[in-house]
Amino acid sequence: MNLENTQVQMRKGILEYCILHIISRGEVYASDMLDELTNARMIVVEGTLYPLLTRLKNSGLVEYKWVESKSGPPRKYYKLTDMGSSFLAGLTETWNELVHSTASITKRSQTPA
Amino acid sequence: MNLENTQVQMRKGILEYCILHIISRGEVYASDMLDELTNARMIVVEGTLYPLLTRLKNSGLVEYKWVESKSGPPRKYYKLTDMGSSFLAGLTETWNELVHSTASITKRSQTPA
DNA sequence: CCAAGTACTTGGCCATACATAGTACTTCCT
DNA sequence: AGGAAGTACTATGTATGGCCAAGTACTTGG
Repeated sequence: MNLENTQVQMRKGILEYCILHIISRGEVYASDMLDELTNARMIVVEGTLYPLLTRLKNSGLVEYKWVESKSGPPRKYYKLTDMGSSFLAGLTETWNELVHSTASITKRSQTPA
Repeated sequence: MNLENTQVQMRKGILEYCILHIISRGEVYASDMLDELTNARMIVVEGTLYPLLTRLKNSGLVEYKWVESKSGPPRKYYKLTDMGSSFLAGLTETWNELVHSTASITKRSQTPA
């Protein structure tokens, strides 16, 4: 039980939410997502992202099409399905509630009334 | 892959943060914590809380003393150790960063500049 | 003496994040 | 043409934590 590990645990589930959000803004492929996540200081590695995308695809939340690249192998460009959109809406609500609940606990003063 | 499950995954690690926060405000026992978490709409069940408290204790982040009760068996009253306090400080930073990172992804408009 | 309530414990299940290694395709350099 | 380097994706195994469900132990009241 150390800080680093807890950081990892805190990320669980949130990543899925962030990925869906990124995909919801337009068609992207894996490296695009990695860049954006890194920019937001949400560190993710390939070994986490690719399996997650596969899960999202198998669940019918996202779909992709192959697009040839001028530099390297073809890429999978992802976009949300209708199901993915409503799932994202549900996740957004869940996340907001969670943040709110956490705030209501952590913001309370040392000696509650 | 359903909403309920993702909700569970999102909770990971966050619970630990909330529990430590509650304990940091004064000596409490398990049912006190359950009440407070429930009030904050952070639903938790016994089977989650007790093992977590055991982990925190084994890691030296919290300690407890037995206190007899007038109605039922004795209770374990928990409080933070020094190590627990600094761990909580670290967790607070981690959580704030995570919320910030998530916000910077989700708040971005549909068509970034 | 047994039933009910309270407090805590334990074992097994599941899903995710990560490390690591591997495959396949393209381009560049010699 | 052939090999190295780079890019994109895949596969496998490990660890952790939340949850369900069943169980133990102590106290009080009929």
